[in-house]
Formats: sequence, structure tokens, C-alpha cells
Amino acid sequence: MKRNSRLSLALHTLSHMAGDPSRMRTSADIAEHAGTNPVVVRRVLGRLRKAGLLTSEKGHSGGWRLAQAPEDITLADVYLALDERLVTGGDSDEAPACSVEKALHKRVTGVLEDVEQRLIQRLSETSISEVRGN
Amino acid sequence: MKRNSRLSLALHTLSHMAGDPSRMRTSADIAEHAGTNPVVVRRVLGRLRKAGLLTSEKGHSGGWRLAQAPEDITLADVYLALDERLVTGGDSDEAPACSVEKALHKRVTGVLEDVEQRLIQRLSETSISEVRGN
DNA sequence: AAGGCACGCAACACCGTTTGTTACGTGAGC
DNA sequence: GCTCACGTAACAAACGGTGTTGCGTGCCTT
Repeated sequence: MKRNSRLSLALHTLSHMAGDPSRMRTSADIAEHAGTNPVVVRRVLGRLRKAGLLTSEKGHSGGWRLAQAPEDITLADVYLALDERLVTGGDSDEAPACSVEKALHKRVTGVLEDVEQRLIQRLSETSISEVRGN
Repeated sequence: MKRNSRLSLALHTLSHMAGDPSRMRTSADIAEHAGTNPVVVRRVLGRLRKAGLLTSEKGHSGGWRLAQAPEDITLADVYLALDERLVTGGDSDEAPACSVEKALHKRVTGVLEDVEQRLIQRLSETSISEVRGN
């Protein structure tokens, strides 16, 4: 994956965790499986922890674990936890001086928000426990 | 605007052109109004020309003009002409080895394609002549 | 109590993409 | 023929994202 790499990493990791929720995984293990760096893993998973999807523990038998039942975590939860809007995000907050630009912006923003809602709604239809091929 | 800057520039320019379709505009004029560079304008508008939305002429009274009636050009036409998918694009084409990843990718891709269609459908509902505040 | 392990976090380098800029060529018109 | 405006390539600059290192903190094992 390339774009949405954070979302991909998060979904991939959580999907695996859904297969064996009690098992504790270190960021090193996850990083190796995902072909990336432990720090990157902690960065992404930290957001999920802040959203209450994961818990992390330090120390010898530390690592990461699901904070909720896999059936209760939907793809939308993960998407929202990362707080990066795929369709809406990236709009600057500068008010356009040009009236045409203003009308245009309003129209486009309306469409994007609608589409964003659609995306979230569709993502909320599947949980991370459903996604596994096992 | 920031992200989707190409789309913003394209829509903004075409919306203005819709107000006076017969008038010829130079890339320098457009660039000044949009706060950017003439070359950037030509780059973006070139794609629209390739899609048959605009025509350009060289020489003294040269510049850019709509190639179709403003009522016939929808926001979706502009979006598609730029060929940059907002929601779908960016996915790498590498086949995932991990089975969980594969199942996940399939599921997410399905949702994204659905949302992309929704976006195009919504954008096709308004033409560039409707968007003006005049 | 000490050492090791794993997370938490900040700082920095690196890379790819996007945007801006310069330069030069081409065609149309005065 | 000269000017104007597009067409395109090449290059520089800015930005965002990722990878990496380093150090601190807490917890567990011995």
C-alpha cells in the first residue's frame, strides 16, 4: 500500500489481533510483519489507543492488545480514530475573497461532506472480526 | 485551498469562464487571479483541453475558452478530466502476500469504489454554470 | 535491588510528490 | 519580422510522510 498507509497499517494490525485477542504483540513484531519500523507502529497505534481501541503495556510482557471485543470494532472506528479525512481533509481554512470561489467552495464542500458520511457509513458496516479470511 | 489544488484551480477557472464564455483568457490573467503561475495554469488547463472541455489558441489574441456550453460541463467532468481520484487513488498495485491483508484490501477497495462512484454521481448533478453566485 | 524489555516521545534525515520558476520552441496575428 | 501566448522540458523549492536514532519511563524478571 502507499497512500493511506497509516490506515492500512492500522486495519491490518487490528484484523490480525481480532484472530487472537488475548495475545500480546510488541511493536517490533508488528513492524516486522508489516514491513515497517517499530516507531512507526507505535505512532499509528498510539492514536488507536487514544481512541480507546487498543491498550498498551510497558515492561517485559508488554505490548499491544485490543481494548474491545473484535466484533465491536468497525472499520469506521479505526478510520475515525486516525483522524485523517480521506475526502474532506486538506481543505485550507482561508475564506475565499472571490465570490465565485466562495459559491464554488460551498457547493463542493457540501458534496464532499456527503461523500465522507457515506464512506463512514459503509465502513461501519463491517467489524474487524468479519474481515479475516480464516 | 491546499490539497486538491489542481481541482480547485480548474473548477474556479471554469466557473469564471461560464460567466462570459466568449471571452478569451490568457494563462497569465488566470494565474494572477488564482494567485499562481502561468505555467501551472497551462499544466492544469491542458488536461481539461485534452478532455475536450477547453480550447486554447496561440498568438496575439490567443488564450483559453470553453469548448462546450457551460450548462453541459458538470463538476464531475472536470474531476474526471484531471484524472486524480480523491478516494480511490493512491492504492499501490502490489498483491498482498498475507491472507488477512488480502481479505482486508478487497473489502476496503469495494467500499472505496462505491464511495468514489457516489462522489462522481453527486458532482455530476451540478454544472459549472450553476455554481456562480451571480 | 538491578537489569532488561517495551512503550512514549522528540529530533532529525530521507524520500517522493507537488508546486513554482526559468528557459526555449512553436504558431498566430499585427 | 516582431510580439504575444501557448507547449514543454528541466530544474529548484516546499511540503508531507516515513524511517531512524536517542533518551526517558514504567514494569517485569531474576
